[in-house]
Amino acid sequence: MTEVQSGTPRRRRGEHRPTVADVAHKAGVSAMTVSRVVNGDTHVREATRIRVLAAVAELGYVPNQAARSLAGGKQFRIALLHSNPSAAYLSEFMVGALREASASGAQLLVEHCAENPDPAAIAVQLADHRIDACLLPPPLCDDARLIAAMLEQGMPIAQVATGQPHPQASSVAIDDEAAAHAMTARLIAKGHRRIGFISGNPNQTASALRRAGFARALAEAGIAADPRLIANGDFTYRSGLAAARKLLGCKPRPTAIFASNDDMAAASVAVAHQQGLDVPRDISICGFDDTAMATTIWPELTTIRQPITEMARIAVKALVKRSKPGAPAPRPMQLKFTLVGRESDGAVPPK
Amino acid sequence: MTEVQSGTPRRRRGEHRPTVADVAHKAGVSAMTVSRVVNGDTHVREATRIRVLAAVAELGYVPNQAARSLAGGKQFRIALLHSNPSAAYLSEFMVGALREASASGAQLLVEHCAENPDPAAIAVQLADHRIDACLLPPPLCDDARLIAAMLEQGMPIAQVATGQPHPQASSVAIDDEAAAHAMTARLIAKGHRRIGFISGNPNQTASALRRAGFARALAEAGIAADPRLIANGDFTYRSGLAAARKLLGCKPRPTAIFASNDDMAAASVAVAHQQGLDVPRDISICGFDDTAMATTIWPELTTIRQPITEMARIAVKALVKRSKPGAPAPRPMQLKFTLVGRESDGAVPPK
DNA sequence: CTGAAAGCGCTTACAG
DNA sequence: CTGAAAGCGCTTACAG
Repeated sequence: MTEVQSGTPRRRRGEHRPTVADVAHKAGVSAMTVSRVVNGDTHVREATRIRVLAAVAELGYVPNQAARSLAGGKQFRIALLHSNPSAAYLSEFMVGALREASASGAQLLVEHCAENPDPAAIAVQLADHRIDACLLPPPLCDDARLIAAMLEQGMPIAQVATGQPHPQASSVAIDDEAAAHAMTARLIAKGHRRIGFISGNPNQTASALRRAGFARALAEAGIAADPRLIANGDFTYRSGLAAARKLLGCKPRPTAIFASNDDMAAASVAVAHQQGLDVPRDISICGFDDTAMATTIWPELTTIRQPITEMARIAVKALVKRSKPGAPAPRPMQLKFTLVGRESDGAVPPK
Repeated sequence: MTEVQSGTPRRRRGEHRPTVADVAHKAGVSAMTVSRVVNGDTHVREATRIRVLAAVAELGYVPNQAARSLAGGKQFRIALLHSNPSAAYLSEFMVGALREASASGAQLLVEHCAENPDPAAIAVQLADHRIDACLLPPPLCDDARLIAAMLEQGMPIAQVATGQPHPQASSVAIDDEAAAHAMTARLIAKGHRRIGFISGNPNQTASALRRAGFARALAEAGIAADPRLIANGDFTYRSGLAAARKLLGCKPRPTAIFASNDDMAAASVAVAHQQGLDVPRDISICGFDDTAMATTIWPELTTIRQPITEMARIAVKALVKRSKPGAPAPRPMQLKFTLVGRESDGAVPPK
């Protein structure tokens, strides 16, 4: 047995793990009181709380989740419904969702579904799996038919990263408009005037918001909008390739491209390279999302980072909270984004 | 309430869910017998089993996992330890791990750790979180020091995708050597003789296996190994960029490049494009892993697919099984890979 | 602010 | 092959 340093007592696996009873005994209180302290109940005398906490630490007590949810009669099952698995996004999302689920004793089920799911089929699937609430990352967060059907059935849902929160759903998002505005303003501050924009999938509500932020920054800087500098994409790399080709074909050429996500920005970098352009010396290129793609390619992309893990965590928390009596009505929540400046953008090139 | 079609009875959330007692009553047996049937115990008369199963179906009974693990006294906690989060890999991995964990009533904890973790620190972390077993995806699956330390402590572990299974660990992998051999043979069959190879991170045991498979295929075809056609990479896109430049600088130029993973293959495509080469007309490029990168870029990559989700599922299953009395000794398991032919490779170009 | 009792839904010995 | 009883570790009313 390797000797390790820690304040927590070591014990071989298989040995008896401390229970509330052990803690109660050591602290000289009842099991109930231990439970109260552990669950953050406020109606406990401070001295008692301290004694219990000390016993918990000394014994290395960790609550048994199974007993907890059995006694609580909860056994809350949350489905993470996803289609179109942007694997990188999903992975960050799952880490956050799982963390909160395990902290609050809920069970997380990951269910894949069609890109354009049949609401009735989903309803069956959820009922068969005894799902109590649903987590909807993009693009499902924007599927109005699906959401209406679930809500009508009384299924609590949380939309993550939608631009259009449903009043009866919990939702967590960033301010996509403000983020796009910030990125565009950064480019303008670096001297760019001819900035190409690649829009995202029109079916996702965030797409319009990003475009609106771009347009507002331009307007605020007194730069006339040039429709030829807007290219339609759909968030795929392939659509980014076509859009970038269109943009780079304009005369005079734009000095910067702001793509609505990283995949399309990466495609723009590829097209620029094919045309013998150096990034960022000859042209600046920025993305959105800060997915793995942003740091995989070279140069690494300046982009907008959403706190995906945290957003998922909060969404799960909201769902769990709503399952308890006296829960407040669902409401939209907004988290801060970060503009991550890396190597793909720079000053406007001299004439 | 939307009307849905299904054999399972619908009920509003919050309503009483059927328990073993309900099933037992309906089937005219004891709760014990229901438990036996549900858990696949063989010592049950066939007629009884059928009756119980019918009751289960009719009531839409689903066992309560919390009660199950509480009664079973298990409450098995498995840590998925990961560093260097190749997000795409991790996401597929988590889906599989989570699926099996929830099916077998184990709890899955996702713990991030340093790229080159201090075994003692990890031991503390695991003990603090009351971890019963550990899941090690790459590159941690190849960290000999970490593995030795955990094993010494008596921690059951499962290595996924290692080229060098530890005799005391469970392990699940594909045959990396055979996969690389298959890919190389495919290229040879298409007429290629000058095939460049980009190796992976030398710290991962799979790297050497992939290279060995490449070499064997060459030897079997009677093609002399040319050391100038081997470039060292480390699995990053950036290293792929440098390796591809080196390879494409050879005279005569290789007609194909086989990179040890998709990121490096994607980098090779980028370099080829920069040099005005068409893929696959002028040069064939293949990857390994079938990550999101493979289908994101254009042309889509011909690559090797590992059943990552299934590998993770099996690894969890092995760990859970080993936690039960009378479990067999851990052993290495091997799953089938698939060669996925897409658009990045073709016939050797005419002279 | 604190506690004694009951019970959550299952499985594990122990019988027969 | 089948069942009655006890108990897993917690929390929830209900008291005081």
